[in-house]
Amino acid sequence: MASQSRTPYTILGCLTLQPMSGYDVKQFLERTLVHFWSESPGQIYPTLRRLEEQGLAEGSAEPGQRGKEKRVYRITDAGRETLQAWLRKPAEPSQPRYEHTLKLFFGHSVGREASLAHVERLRRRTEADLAHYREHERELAEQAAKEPDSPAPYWLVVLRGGIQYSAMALEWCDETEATLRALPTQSADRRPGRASQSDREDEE
Amino acid sequence: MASQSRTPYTILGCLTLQPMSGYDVKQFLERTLVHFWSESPGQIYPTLRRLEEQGLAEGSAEPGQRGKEKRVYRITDAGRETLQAWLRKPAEPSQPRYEHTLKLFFGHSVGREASLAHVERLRRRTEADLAHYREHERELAEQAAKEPDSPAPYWLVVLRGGIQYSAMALEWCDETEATLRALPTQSADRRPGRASQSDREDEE
DNA sequence: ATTGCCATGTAAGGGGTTACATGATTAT
DNA sequence: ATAATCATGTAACCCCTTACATGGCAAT
Repeated sequence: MASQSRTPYTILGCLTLQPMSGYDVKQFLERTLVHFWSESPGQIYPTLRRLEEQGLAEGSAEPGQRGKEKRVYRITDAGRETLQAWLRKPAEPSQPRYEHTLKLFFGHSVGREASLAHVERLRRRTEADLAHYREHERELAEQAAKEPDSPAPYWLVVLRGGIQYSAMALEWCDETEATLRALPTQSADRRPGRASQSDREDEE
Repeated sequence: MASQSRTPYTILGCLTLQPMSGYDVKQFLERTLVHFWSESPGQIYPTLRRLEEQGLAEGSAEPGQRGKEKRVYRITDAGRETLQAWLRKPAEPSQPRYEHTLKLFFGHSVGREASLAHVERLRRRTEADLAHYREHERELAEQAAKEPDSPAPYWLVVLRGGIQYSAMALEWCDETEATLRALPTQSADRRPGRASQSDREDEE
Protein backbone atom coordinates (compact mmCIF):
# COMPACT_ATOMS: atom_id res chain seq x y z
CA MET A 1 0.00 0.00 0.00
CA ALA A 2 1.55 3.28 1.17
CA SER A 3 0.86 4.66 -2.27
CA GLN A 4 -1.74 7.22 -3.09
CA SER A 5 -3.24 5.23 -5.89
CA ARG A 6 -6.89 4.58 -5.29
CA THR A 7 -7.02 1.51 -7.48
CA PRO A 8 -6.41 -1.01 -4.67
CA TYR A 9 -9.18 0.51 -2.58
CA THR A 10 -11.56 0.61 -5.50
CA ILE A 11 -10.95 -3.08 -6.06
CA LEU A 12 -11.25 -3.94 -2.38
CA GLY A 13 -14.54 -2.06 -2.40
CA CYS A 14 -15.79 -4.21 -5.25
CA LEU A 15 -14.70 -7.37 -3.44
CA THR A 16 -16.83 -6.48 -0.41
CA LEU A 17 -19.87 -6.96 -2.64
CA GLN A 18 -18.91 -10.47 -3.68
CA PRO A 19 -15.86 -12.45 -4.76
CA MET A 20 -14.77 -11.27 -8.19
CA SER A 21 -12.23 -11.90 -10.91
CA GLY A 22 -10.38 -9.05 -12.59
CA TYR A 23 -12.83 -9.30 -15.44
CA ASP A 24 -15.76 -9.07 -13.04
CA VAL A 25 -14.30 -5.95 -11.43
CA LYS A 26 -13.87 -4.35 -14.82
CA GLN A 27 -17.45 -5.21 -15.79
CA PHE A 28 -18.89 -3.97 -12.54
CA LEU A 29 -17.08 -0.65 -12.72
CA GLU A 30 -18.08 -0.17 -16.34
CA ARG A 31 -21.72 -0.86 -15.59
CA THR A 32 -22.19 1.14 -12.42
CA LEU A 33 -19.42 3.66 -11.84
CA VAL A 34 -18.34 4.59 -15.36
CA HIS A 35 -19.11 8.25 -15.16
CA PHE A 36 -17.88 8.58 -11.60
CA TRP A 37 -14.82 6.39 -11.50
CA SER A 38 -13.01 4.07 -13.87
CA GLU A 39 -10.10 1.66 -13.85
CA SER A 40 -8.25 0.17 -16.80
CA PRO A 41 -7.23 -3.49 -17.14
CA GLY A 42 -3.58 -2.49 -16.97
CA GLN A 43 -4.28 -1.37 -13.42
CA ILE A 44 -6.74 -4.01 -12.27
CA TYR A 45 -4.85 -7.23 -12.91
CA PRO A 46 -1.48 -6.28 -11.40
CA THR A 47 -3.24 -4.71 -8.42
CA LEU A 48 -5.21 -7.89 -7.72
CA ARG A 49 -1.92 -9.80 -7.64
CA ARG A 50 -0.46 -7.30 -5.23
CA LEU A 51 -3.51 -7.42 -2.99
CA GLU A 52 -3.06 -11.16 -2.71
CA GLU A 53 0.66 -10.82 -1.90
CA GLN A 54 -0.26 -8.42 0.88
CA GLY A 55 -2.87 -10.75 2.26
CA LEU A 56 -5.70 -8.34 1.55
CA ALA A 57 -7.40 -10.69 -0.89
CA GLU A 58 -7.26 -14.40 -1.64
CA GLY A 59 -7.39 -15.77 -5.16
CA SER A 60 -8.64 -19.17 -6.19
CA ALA A 61 -9.01 -20.77 -9.59
CA GLU A 62 -12.58 -21.46 -10.64
CA PRO A 63 -13.97 -22.63 -13.96
CA GLY A 64 -15.03 -19.70 -16.14
CA GLN A 65 -18.31 -19.59 -18.01
CA ARG A 66 -16.48 -20.03 -21.28
CA GLY A 67 -12.88 -19.89 -22.24
CA LYS A 68 -10.14 -20.03 -19.67
CA GLU A 69 -10.67 -20.58 -16.00
CA LYS A 70 -11.36 -17.57 -13.83
CA ARG A 71 -9.14 -16.41 -11.03
CA VAL A 72 -11.65 -15.31 -8.42
CA TYR A 73 -10.53 -13.18 -5.49
CA ARG A 74 -12.27 -12.77 -2.18
CA ILE A 75 -11.47 -10.07 0.34
CA THR A 76 -9.83 -11.05 3.64
CA ASP A 77 -10.42 -9.56 7.08
CA ALA A 78 -7.16 -7.65 6.70
CA GLY A 79 -8.42 -6.36 3.38
CA ARG A 80 -11.65 -5.16 4.95
CA GLU A 81 -9.73 -3.37 7.66
CA THR A 82 -7.44 -1.68 5.16
CA LEU A 83 -10.38 -0.57 3.07
CA GLN A 84 -12.32 0.75 6.04
CA ALA A 85 -9.32 2.66 7.38
CA TRP A 86 -8.98 4.35 4.00
CA LEU A 87 -12.70 5.03 3.67
CA ARG A 88 -12.68 6.81 7.02
CA LYS A 89 -9.82 9.12 6.06
CA PRO A 90 -10.77 12.49 4.55
CA ALA A 91 -10.85 12.48 0.77
CA GLU A 92 -8.11 14.32 -1.08
CA PRO A 93 -9.58 17.37 -2.79
CA SER A 94 -9.51 16.81 -6.53
CA GLN A 95 -9.13 19.48 -9.14
CA PRO A 96 -10.52 17.99 -12.30
CA ARG A 97 -9.46 19.30 -15.68
CA TYR A 98 -12.33 19.78 -18.07
CA GLU A 99 -10.99 20.37 -21.54
CA HIS A 100 -14.10 22.22 -22.65
CA THR A 101 -13.58 24.66 -19.78
CA LEU A 102 -10.06 25.38 -20.95
CA LYS A 103 -11.22 25.88 -24.53
CA LEU A 104 -13.92 28.28 -23.41
CA PHE A 105 -11.56 30.19 -21.17
CA PHE A 106 -9.41 31.02 -24.17
CA GLY A 107 -12.46 31.50 -26.39
CA HIS A 108 -11.55 35.12 -27.06
CA SER A 109 -8.88 33.86 -29.46
CA VAL A 110 -11.46 32.22 -31.73
CA GLY A 111 -14.62 34.20 -31.11
CA ARG A 112 -18.20 33.41 -30.17
CA GLU A 113 -19.20 30.97 -32.90
CA ALA A 114 -16.44 28.50 -32.12
CA SER A 115 -17.17 28.85 -28.42
CA LEU A 116 -20.89 28.34 -28.92
CA ALA A 117 -20.09 25.11 -30.73
CA HIS A 118 -18.37 23.80 -27.59
CA VAL A 119 -21.40 24.66 -25.52
CA GLU A 120 -23.70 22.80 -27.91
CA ARG A 121 -21.53 19.71 -27.93
CA LEU A 122 -21.42 19.73 -24.15
CA ARG A 123 -25.18 20.11 -24.03
CA ARG A 124 -25.76 17.07 -26.21
CA ARG A 125 -23.37 14.93 -24.23
CA THR A 126 -24.90 16.03 -20.95
CA GLU A 127 -28.43 15.34 -22.12
CA ALA A 128 -27.43 11.80 -23.04
CA ASP A 129 -25.76 11.28 -19.67
CA LEU A 130 -28.78 12.58 -17.82
CA ALA A 131 -31.15 10.25 -19.65
CA HIS A 132 -28.87 7.36 -18.79
CA TYR A 133 -28.72 8.32 -15.11
CA ARG A 134 -32.50 8.67 -14.87
CA GLU A 135 -32.94 5.10 -16.06
CA HIS A 136 -30.76 3.75 -13.30
CA GLU A 137 -32.28 5.98 -10.68
CA ARG A 138 -35.56 4.06 -10.55
CA GLU A 139 -33.87 0.68 -10.29
CA LEU A 140 -31.63 1.80 -7.47
CA ALA A 141 -34.42 3.50 -5.57
CA GLU A 142 -36.45 0.27 -5.67
CA GLN A 143 -33.51 -1.79 -4.55
CA ALA A 144 -32.83 0.65 -1.72
CA ALA A 145 -36.44 0.37 -0.55
CA LYS A 146 -36.60 -3.44 -0.79
CA GLU A 147 -33.34 -4.71 0.70
CA PRO A 148 -32.83 -3.46 4.24
CA ASP A 149 -29.03 -3.46 4.52
CA SER A 150 -27.94 -3.05 0.90
CA PRO A 151 -25.35 -0.62 -0.44
CA ALA A 152 -28.02 0.81 -2.75
CA PRO A 153 -28.57 4.03 -0.77
CA TYR A 154 -24.89 4.89 -1.07
CA TRP A 155 -24.91 4.20 -4.79
CA LEU A 156 -28.02 6.28 -5.07
CA VAL A 157 -26.54 9.41 -3.51
CA VAL A 158 -23.66 9.19 -5.96
CA LEU A 159 -26.07 8.79 -8.85
CA ARG A 160 -28.13 11.72 -7.57
CA GLY A 161 -24.93 13.73 -7.67
CA GLY A 162 -24.55 12.87 -11.34
CA ILE A 163 -28.14 13.85 -12.03
CA GLN A 164 -27.82 17.17 -10.25
CA TYR A 165 -24.50 17.85 -11.92
CA SER A 166 -26.04 17.25 -15.34
CA ALA A 167 -29.04 19.44 -14.63
CA MET A 168 -26.73 22.20 -13.46
CA ALA A 169 -24.56 21.83 -16.56
CA LEU A 170 -27.59 22.18 -18.84
CA GLU A 171 -28.63 25.39 -17.08
CA TRP A 172 -25.08 26.65 -17.45
CA CYS A 173 -25.26 25.89 -21.18
CA ASP A 174 -28.39 28.03 -21.47
CA GLU A 175 -26.85 30.90 -19.57
CA THR A 176 -23.55 30.71 -21.41
CA GLU A 177 -25.24 30.56 -24.77
CA ALA A 178 -27.18 33.72 -23.93
CA THR A 179 -24.06 35.48 -22.68
CA LEU A 180 -22.07 34.61 -25.78
CA ARG A 181 -24.87 35.56 -28.16
CA ALA A 182 -25.07 38.97 -26.51
CA LEU A 183 -21.40 39.56 -27.36
CA PRO A 184 -20.43 41.82 -30.28
CA THR A 185 -19.36 39.74 -33.27
CA GLN A 186 -16.05 41.53 -33.74
CA SER A 187 -14.00 38.95 -31.83
CA ALA A 188 -15.20 36.33 -34.31
CA ASP A 189 -13.00 38.07 -36.88
CA ARG A 190 -9.85 36.71 -35.30
CA ARG A 191 -9.34 34.29 -38.10
CA PRO A 192 -6.50 31.78 -37.94
CA GLY A 193 -3.17 33.36 -38.69
CA ARG A 194 -4.38 36.90 -38.28
CA ALA A 195 -2.97 38.52 -35.20
CA SER A 196 -5.39 40.63 -33.19
CA GLN A 197 -5.02 44.38 -33.51
CA SER A 198 -3.64 44.91 -30.03
CA ASP A 199 -0.89 42.36 -30.59
CA ARG A 200 0.25 43.31 -34.07
CA GLU A 201 2.58 46.25 -33.54
CA ASP A 202 6.13 44.94 -33.24
CA GLU A 203 5.33 41.67 -34.95
CA GLU A 204 6.73 40.73 -38.40
CA MET B 1 2.85 18.87 -31.01
CA ALA B 2 0.94 15.73 -32.11
CA SER B 3 0.57 14.86 -28.44
CA GLN B 4 -2.64 15.06 -26.53
CA SER B 5 -1.15 17.05 -23.73
CA ARG B 6 -2.99 20.30 -23.26
CA THR B 7 -0.10 22.06 -21.57
CA PRO B 8 1.30 23.66 -24.75
CA TYR B 9 -2.11 25.07 -25.65
CA THR B 10 -2.68 26.34 -22.15
CA ILE B 11 0.61 28.18 -22.33
CA LEU B 12 -0.05 29.53 -25.82
CA GLY B 13 -3.39 30.77 -24.53
CA CYS B 14 -1.64 32.65 -21.75
CA LEU B 15 0.82 34.15 -24.22
CA THR B 16 -2.03 35.61 -26.29
CA LEU B 17 -2.77 37.87 -23.31
CA GLN B 18 0.75 39.27 -23.11
CA PRO B 19 4.37 38.09 -23.32
CA MET B 20 5.16 36.00 -20.27
CA SER B 21 7.95 34.09 -18.60
CA GLY B 22 7.44 30.61 -17.19
CA TYR B 23 7.02 32.15 -13.79
CA ASP B 24 4.41 34.56 -15.10
CA VAL B 25 2.44 31.71 -16.64
CA LYS B 26 2.52 29.85 -13.35
CA GLN B 27 1.36 32.94 -11.46
CA PHE B 28 -1.40 33.71 -13.91
CA LEU B 29 -2.77 30.18 -13.82
CA GLU B 30 -2.63 30.07 -10.05
CA ARG B 31 -4.47 33.34 -9.73
CA THR B 32 -7.22 32.89 -12.30
CA LEU B 33 -7.66 29.28 -13.36
CA VAL B 34 -6.65 27.35 -10.23
CA HIS B 35 -9.91 25.60 -9.66
CA PHE B 36 -10.51 24.99 -13.34
CA TRP B 37 -7.11 24.12 -14.71
CA SER B 38 -3.57 23.90 -13.34
CA GLU B 39 -0.08 23.29 -14.61
CA SER B 40 3.03 22.41 -12.63
CA PRO B 41 6.48 23.97 -13.10
CA GLY B 42 7.82 20.61 -14.25
CA GLN B 43 5.50 20.95 -17.22
CA ILE B 44 5.68 24.65 -17.91
CA TYR B 45 9.40 25.24 -18.36
CA PRO B 46 10.20 22.33 -20.68
CA THR B 47 7.07 23.10 -22.73
CA LEU B 48 8.11 26.73 -23.21
CA ARG B 49 11.43 25.51 -24.57
CA ARG B 50 9.68 23.17 -26.96
CA LEU B 51 7.31 25.89 -28.12
CA GLU B 52 10.31 28.00 -29.04
CA GLU B 53 11.98 25.12 -30.90
CA GLN B 54 8.78 24.69 -32.90
CA GLY B 55 8.58 28.37 -33.72
CA LEU B 56 5.31 28.82 -31.85
CA ALA B 57 6.84 31.24 -29.34
CA GLU B 58 9.93 33.42 -29.18
CA GLY B 59 11.95 33.86 -26.03
CA SER B 60 14.09 36.83 -25.14
CA ALA B 61 16.13 37.61 -22.04
CA GLU B 62 14.86 40.54 -20.06
CA PRO B 63 15.95 41.82 -16.67
CA GLY B 64 13.78 40.40 -13.90
CA GLN B 65 12.36 42.52 -11.12
CA ARG B 66 14.70 40.90 -8.66
CA GLY B 67 16.99 37.94 -8.82
CA LYS B 68 17.96 36.36 -12.11
CA GLU B 69 16.98 37.70 -15.47
CA LYS B 70 13.64 36.65 -16.88
CA ARG B 71 13.19 34.67 -20.04
CA VAL B 72 10.10 36.24 -21.57
CA TYR B 73 8.25 34.47 -24.38
CA ARG B 74 5.91 36.00 -26.90
CA ILE B 75 3.60 34.04 -29.15
CA THR B 76 4.29 33.96 -32.89
CA ASP B 77 1.77 33.97 -35.74
CA ALA B 78 2.39 30.25 -36.14
CA GLY B 79 1.69 29.86 -32.43
CA ARG B 80 -1.58 31.72 -32.77
CA GLU B 81 -2.62 29.52 -35.67
CA THR B 82 -1.78 26.36 -33.78
CA LEU B 83 -3.71 27.52 -30.74
CA GLN B 84 -6.75 28.55 -32.74
CA ALA B 85 -6.82 25.28 -34.67
CA TRP B 86 -6.86 23.41 -31.37
CA LEU B 87 -9.46 25.68 -29.81
CA ARG B 88 -11.82 25.01 -32.71
CA LYS B 89 -11.57 21.24 -32.38
CA PRO B 90 -14.19 19.54 -30.18
CA ALA B 91 -13.06 19.04 -26.60
CA GLU B 92 -12.28 15.52 -25.45
CA PRO B 93 -14.89 14.39 -22.94
CA SER B 94 -13.31 14.14 -19.52
CA GLN B 95 -14.26 11.74 -16.81
CA PRO B 96 -12.99 13.29 -13.62
CA ARG B 97 -12.31 11.15 -10.57
CA TYR B 98 -13.60 12.65 -7.38
CA GLU B 99 -12.17 10.77 -4.44
CA HIS B 100 -15.03 11.74 -2.17
CA THR B 101 -17.44 10.18 -4.66
CA LEU B 102 -15.55 6.93 -4.53
CA LYS B 103 -15.50 6.94 -0.73
CA LEU B 104 -19.22 7.59 -0.61
CA PHE B 105 -19.96 4.90 -3.16
CA PHE B 106 -18.39 2.32 -0.87
CA GLY B 107 -19.85 3.98 2.22
CA HIS B 108 -21.84 0.88 3.10
CA SER B 109 -18.59 -0.65 4.37
CA VAL B 110 -18.18 2.01 7.05
CA GLY B 111 -21.72 3.18 7.73
CA ARG B 112 -23.51 6.50 7.82
CA GLU B 113 -21.44 8.43 10.35
CA ALA B 114 -18.20 8.10 8.40
CA SER B 115 -20.02 8.95 5.18
CA LEU B 116 -21.68 11.98 6.73
CA ALA B 117 -18.24 13.22 7.70
CA HIS B 118 -17.22 13.22 4.04
CA VAL B 119 -20.29 15.23 3.15
CA GLU B 120 -19.53 17.80 5.82
CA ARG B 121 -15.94 18.20 4.72
CA LEU B 122 -17.04 18.64 1.14
CA ARG B 123 -19.58 21.21 2.23
CA ARG B 124 -16.98 23.29 4.03
CA ARG B 125 -14.58 23.18 1.10
CA THR B 126 -17.31 24.08 -1.33
CA GLU B 127 -18.52 27.01 0.74
CA ALA B 128 -14.99 28.41 0.80
CA ASP B 129 -14.66 27.99 -2.96
CA LEU B 130 -17.97 29.68 -3.57
CA ALA B 131 -17.07 32.71 -1.45
CA HIS B 132 -13.83 32.98 -3.40
CA TYR B 133 -15.60 32.80 -6.76
CA ARG B 134 -18.16 35.41 -5.76
CA GLU B 135 -15.38 37.91 -5.03
CA HIS B 136 -13.94 37.53 -8.49
CA GLU B 137 -17.31 37.60 -10.16
CA ARG B 138 -17.84 41.32 -9.53
CA GLU B 139 -14.39 42.29 -10.78
CA LEU B 140 -14.80 40.29 -13.96
CA ALA B 141 -18.30 41.57 -14.64
CA GLU B 142 -17.04 45.15 -14.37
CA GLN B 143 -14.12 44.43 -16.65
CA ALA B 144 -16.41 42.77 -19.17
CA ALA B 145 -18.66 45.82 -19.17
CA LYS B 146 -15.85 48.37 -19.47
CA GLU B 147 -13.44 47.00 -22.05
CA PRO B 148 -15.16 46.29 -25.34
CA ASP B 149 -12.99 43.49 -26.79
CA SER B 150 -11.54 41.91 -23.66
CA PRO B 151 -11.42 38.20 -22.86
CA ALA B 152 -13.36 38.92 -19.66
CA PRO B 153 -16.71 37.54 -20.90
CA TYR B 154 -15.08 34.19 -21.62
CA TRP B 155 -13.44 34.10 -18.21
CA LEU B 156 -16.75 35.04 -16.70
CA VAL B 157 -18.70 32.13 -18.18
CA VAL B 158 -16.08 29.76 -16.79
CA LEU B 159 -16.32 31.41 -13.39
CA ARG B 160 -20.12 31.23 -13.54
CA GLY B 161 -19.70 27.52 -14.13
CA GLY B 162 -17.71 27.26 -10.93
CA ILE B 163 -20.35 29.21 -9.04
CA GLN B 164 -23.19 27.07 -10.33
CA TYR B 165 -21.24 23.91 -9.68
CA SER B 166 -20.62 24.96 -6.08
CA ALA B 167 -24.26 25.88 -5.51
CA MET B 168 -25.32 22.53 -6.91
CA ALA B 169 -22.80 20.70 -4.72
CA LEU B 170 -24.15 22.40 -1.61
CA GLU B 171 -27.69 21.35 -2.48
CA TRP B 172 -26.44 17.84 -3.04
CA CYS B 173 -24.81 17.93 0.41
CA ASP B 174 -28.17 18.83 1.97
CA GLU B 175 -30.01 16.11 0.13
CA THR B 176 -27.35 13.49 0.82
CA GLU B 177 -27.20 14.37 4.48
CA ALA B 178 -30.96 13.90 4.74
CA THR B 179 -30.81 10.60 2.88
CA LEU B 180 -28.03 9.24 5.04
CA ARG B 181 -29.66 10.37 8.28
CA ALA B 182 -32.84 8.55 7.30
CA LEU B 183 -30.84 5.31 7.05
CA PRO B 184 -31.06 2.70 9.82
CA THR B 185 -27.96 2.81 12.00
CA GLN B 186 -27.19 -0.91 11.67
CA SER B 187 -24.66 -0.48 8.89
CA ALA B 188 -22.62 1.73 11.22
CA ASP B 189 -21.85 -1.44 13.17
CA ARG B 190 -19.48 -2.64 10.49
CA ARG B 191 -16.49 -1.87 12.61
CA PRO B 192 -12.98 -2.33 11.27
CA GLY B 193 -11.98 -5.95 11.21
CA ARG B 194 -15.48 -7.30 11.69
CA ALA B 195 -16.79 -8.99 8.61
CA SER B 196 -20.40 -8.25 7.74
CA GLN B 197 -22.90 -10.99 8.42
CA SER B 198 -23.59 -11.78 4.79
CA ASP B 199 -19.90 -12.30 4.06
CA ARG B 200 -18.86 -14.30 7.12
CA GLU B 201 -19.87 -17.87 6.27
CA ASP B 202 -16.85 -19.59 4.75
CA GLU B 203 -14.37 -17.15 6.19
CA GLU B 204 -11.82 -18.13 8.92
C1' DA C 1 -15.23 -20.66 -40.86
C1' DT C 2 -15.35 -16.75 -38.35
C1' DT C 3 -16.93 -13.50 -35.40
C1' DG C 4 -17.67 -12.34 -30.75
C1' DC C 5 -17.42 -12.79 -26.01
C1' DC C 6 -15.05 -14.57 -21.88
C1' DA C 7 -10.75 -14.04 -19.56
C1' DT C 8 -5.91 -12.81 -18.15
C1' DG C 9 -2.23 -10.45 -18.55
C1' DT C 10 2.09 -7.43 -20.15
C1' DA C 11 4.89 -3.74 -22.33
C1' DA C 12 5.51 0.65 -23.63
C1' DG C 13 4.90 5.13 -23.21
C1' DG C 14 2.87 9.46 -21.88
C1' DG C 15 1.43 12.96 -18.90
C1' DG C 16 1.91 14.93 -14.73
C1' DT C 17 3.44 16.09 -9.90
C1' DT C 18 6.82 16.55 -6.26
C1' DA C 19 10.89 17.74 -4.65
C1' DC C 20 15.04 19.46 -5.07
C1' DA C 21 19.05 22.48 -6.75
C1' DT C 22 20.40 27.05 -7.62
C1' DG C 23 20.85 31.75 -6.77
C1' DA C 24 20.04 36.71 -6.52
C1' DT C 25 17.54 40.43 -4.27
C1' DT C 26 14.67 42.89 -1.06
C1' DA C 27 12.42 43.52 3.23
C1' DT C 28 12.34 42.62 8.36
C1' DA D 1 21.02 37.60 9.64
C1' DT D 2 17.26 35.56 7.68
C1' DA D 3 13.16 34.96 5.64
C1' DA D 4 10.46 35.71 1.57
C1' DT D 5 9.95 36.47 -3.14
C1' DC D 6 11.53 36.29 -7.81
C1' DA D 7 13.06 33.07 -11.14
C1' DT D 8 14.55 28.83 -13.82
C1' DG D 9 15.12 24.44 -14.31
C1' DT D 10 15.76 19.10 -13.73
C1' DA D 11 15.33 14.33 -12.05
C1' DA D 12 12.76 10.91 -10.26
C1' DC D 13 8.87 8.81 -9.96
C1' DC D 14 4.05 7.44 -10.23
C1' DC D 15 -0.20 6.70 -12.03
C1' DC D 16 -2.66 5.41 -15.78
C1' DT D 17 -4.07 4.27 -20.53
C1' DT D 18 -3.44 1.99 -24.86
C1' DA D 19 -2.44 -1.62 -27.39
C1' DC D 20 -1.21 -5.93 -27.95
C1' DA D 21 -0.63 -11.13 -27.06
C1' DT D 22 -2.93 -15.25 -25.89
C1' DG D 23 -6.47 -18.52 -26.18
C1' DG D 24 -10.67 -21.24 -25.56
C1' DC D 25 -15.59 -21.64 -26.27
C1' DA D 26 -20.20 -20.55 -28.30
C1' DA D 27 -23.09 -18.98 -31.80
C1' DT D 28 -24.06 -17.65 -36.75
